Amino acid sequence: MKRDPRNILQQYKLKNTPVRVSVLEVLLGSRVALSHNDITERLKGKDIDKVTLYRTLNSFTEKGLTHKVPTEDRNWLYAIFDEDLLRPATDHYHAHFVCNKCDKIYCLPVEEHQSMQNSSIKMGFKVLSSEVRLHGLCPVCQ
Amino acid sequence: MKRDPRNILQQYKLKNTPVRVSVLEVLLGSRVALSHNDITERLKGKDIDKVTLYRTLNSFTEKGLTHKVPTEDRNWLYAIFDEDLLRPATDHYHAHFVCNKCDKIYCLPVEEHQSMQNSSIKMGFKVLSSEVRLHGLCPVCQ
DNA sequence: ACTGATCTTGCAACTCAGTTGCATATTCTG
DNA sequence: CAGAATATGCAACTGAGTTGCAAGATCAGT
Repeated sequence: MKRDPRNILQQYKLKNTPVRVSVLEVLLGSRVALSHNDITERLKGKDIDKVTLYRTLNSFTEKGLTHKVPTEDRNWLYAIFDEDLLRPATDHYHAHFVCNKCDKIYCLPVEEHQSMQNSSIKMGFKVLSSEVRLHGLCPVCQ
Repeated sequence: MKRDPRNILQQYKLKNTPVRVSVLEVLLGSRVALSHNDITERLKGKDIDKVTLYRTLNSFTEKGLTHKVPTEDRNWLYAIFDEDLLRPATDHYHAHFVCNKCDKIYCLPVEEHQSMQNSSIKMGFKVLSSEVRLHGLCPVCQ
């Protein structure tokens, strides 16, 4: 019940429209973060306007439903923040794994890396949040 | 002597041209990573072509002189990788601190965060490199 | 120091992701 | 079910970054 697109949209105060349901289904169905392009591909036949898709993804992100990840090559990837939809996307600690071979981005659970932050604090920086990006080979590609 | 632009260019097998010297001086003179735009600003009067600047920065990065940082808002920032020019920019472990107030990006020394990587390896990911981004308030802004 | 191969520069024209404005359609609250 | 609020689709635009090309600068070898 929890993962029903319509419920989720309502939960995040987003109007329930066919486009949003389709996009959300695609995102829910993917283990990895998807680009605007990826989503368009997976919605071939539904013929969703590119502007609408941008706006949809931005609405999702604004409301905290999805997480917008900047990539090395200046693209945005979007992913449902938490598989269980329990934690909001405003959480402070993120980690992403970028596969060098297939370029897919995986969201990983991250424990805080206290030592990193401590040394920054010593240098006069006040750390409020952090993002960790790991590069390498994903389980599929190695 | 070490920080003389001409010497540095030579050291990195880059041809010594007026444009490159100017750009390098700007980068050397900045404690923070600069965007194409920032650099253009600081070179007002020298009237450097935007394409040339892009190509210059890319050459620098290819040769390992500078470090190209993708920002939240889809810009690139460029910074001399190491203040002492001792370590090449091809090093695998990077950390950046992004100030929430002034939006400046600082390069920070980073010790490896082994626990992070270990847990990824357990999950089937092979970690080859990593990037850490910390957000918060820099010494100037707090 | 001069020559020539090689790399750099500057300009114009282009590409492409993403945005804006606006008119129309849809949602959902009362 | 009516009406305000929001979403959609289209066309035209924006702006960072790229490409092609001709002219200019660099530097190694003589």
